Amino acid sequence: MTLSALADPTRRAILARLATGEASVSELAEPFDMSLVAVSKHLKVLEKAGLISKGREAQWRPCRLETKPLMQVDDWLEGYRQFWNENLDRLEAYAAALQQEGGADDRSK
Amino acid sequence: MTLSALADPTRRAILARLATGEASVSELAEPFDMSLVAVSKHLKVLEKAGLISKGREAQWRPCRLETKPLMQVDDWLEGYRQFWNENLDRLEAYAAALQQEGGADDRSK
DNA sequence: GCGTTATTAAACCAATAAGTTAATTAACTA
DNA sequence: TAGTTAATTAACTTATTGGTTTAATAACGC
Repeated sequence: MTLSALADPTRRAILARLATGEASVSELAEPFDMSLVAVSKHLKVLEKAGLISKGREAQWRPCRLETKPLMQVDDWLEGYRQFWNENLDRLEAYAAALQQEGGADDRSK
Repeated sequence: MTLSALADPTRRAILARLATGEASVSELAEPFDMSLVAVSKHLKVLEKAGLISKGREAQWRPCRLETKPLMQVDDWLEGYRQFWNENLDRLEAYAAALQQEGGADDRSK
């Protein structure tokens, strides 16, 4: 569910904003060219995904970033990091091999 | 676009499979309880997102994992890694403080 | 209590997503 | 050439998403 919550650019922008500190719903909505209601819905999606939590302070609902789901995404990526490091290694090896050849064996069309 | 491609569990399973090596469309479809056509569509989504590439070998289209978009997700997460490390630091500091207090100043209800 | 401010709920709409079946394309095999 | 296998395209259905507007809830300031 985390990934689908993160799939929307508005929601990612909201998270980026919240990384700089708490903010109320209307504060969060301000930069966007859409209704407050729409933003409120985005916040609900983020909340259900556990990516934010809402407090209550009088009539405001200060939102703050929750990092657990992001850490889980990070964990999920771990399995692939190994994979792309392998690829980088291959690239490096290839570059090194080219270097050594000195372009002597260029069989480009 | 990467994140929305990653939002679907079938597609993530496909990527996981491809992390173990190339596979044809039908091979990729085999474990799923859905039509080959459906899987083919998932593959197209993954391809458009640059998460896989397809070769051609006779009547097969061997698919392989492409890591660039995943690395970009990793980069995107970087901004938040700092954030959750801060939080962990705070937690540690808090735990240390509790330790030092020895529970002497417990003002829980 | 009354109006204002902050937020959510309800009802609705258009676009997209995820699946289906049937038809098409393309390359192998005999 | 005919038949088989691998994959894609087309047309369609249903559910979900992202937005809207209007109404409701709740806490504040007077």
